[in-house]
Amino acid sequence: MEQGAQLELDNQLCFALYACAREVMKLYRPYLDELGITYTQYVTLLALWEKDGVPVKELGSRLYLDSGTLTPLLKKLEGMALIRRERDRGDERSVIVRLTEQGRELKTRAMTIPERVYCQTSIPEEEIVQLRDQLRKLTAAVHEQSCGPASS
Amino acid sequence: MEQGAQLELDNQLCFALYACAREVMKLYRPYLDELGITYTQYVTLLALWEKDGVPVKELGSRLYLDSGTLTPLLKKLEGMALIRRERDRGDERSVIVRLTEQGRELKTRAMTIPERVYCQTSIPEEEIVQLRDQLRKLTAAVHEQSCGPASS
DNA sequence: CACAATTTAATTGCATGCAATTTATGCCGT
DNA sequence: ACGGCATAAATTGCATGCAATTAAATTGTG
Repeated sequence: MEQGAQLELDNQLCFALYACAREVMKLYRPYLDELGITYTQYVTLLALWEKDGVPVKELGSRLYLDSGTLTPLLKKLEGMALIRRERDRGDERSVIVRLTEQGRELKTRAMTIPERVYCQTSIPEEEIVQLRDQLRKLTAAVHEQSCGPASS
Repeated sequence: MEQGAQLELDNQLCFALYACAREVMKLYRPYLDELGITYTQYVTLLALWEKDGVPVKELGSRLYLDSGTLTPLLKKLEGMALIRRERDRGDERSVIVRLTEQGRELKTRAMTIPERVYCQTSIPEEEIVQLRDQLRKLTAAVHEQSCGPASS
């Protein structure tokens, strides 16, 4: 690549990611507004619908978020009566996050969102799947870098 | 795809994007710390190094950011003496952003960052390029959706 | 020319993200 | 048992992002 071209915005993967992630998040807003939740709250609930009753720590490693982001977010979800937070009896350092009945019920309404968002785009499913898998691979590689090759 | 699988975190492109973008941004932090700037400030400077003397509006459409984000960010860069902000004489609604000598000089030090970050990952350049182009395509498609097919 | 509609930044309010620190709890070796 | 290290959340401080509103300037129209 010629001198300087590497610094160009459109040649940088990091900017493509940064811009794309935000644009895609914006697509979700109208659907999430119907449910009264934000995007981060949505992915947190996705994780909980998949596996309930997990410590904040585990939720964080699943979502790549730390307690600095999760604690206030989970308090908000608790305020909306979608989850409960309770200290782990076995290990008082941990806080276990559990869906309430309302939180579980919300899954039904959220069920149709991915399909509705997908229909808005004109991208073939095959490409979506390929892109998603490449991103997962990159995320894993990068995460390993910043956390040390020994980490899971 | 079977019932429910669509809601799983790891099947969702949006989450792959959300997680990957943040993890990649974290890779840049140590290098940007050397320059004393944040990631968003970095991409803003990238845009300016490529094309200087542009209105806030144009910078925003390039970066997919609005004045609510850019105004405070540009004031910070101005406080660091990396840019100047001045009203457009021809159209007093616009504010023109211009690099200072210091801002231009910073480009030299930033020059090596993409290469250094790239070397940290073990991903072949070919894959990086392909991923970047797919992301650009998706970003364009999604942006068109949210802004109306008539928009540029 | 007058005036309504548009356009551009700035401002406001709210919700993240994340580094760094603090607090509480568990663990481990002696 | 006990002192020191490790771990998990919570807290603090700062920098985004973005929707919604406001203020100023420009443009299009009759």
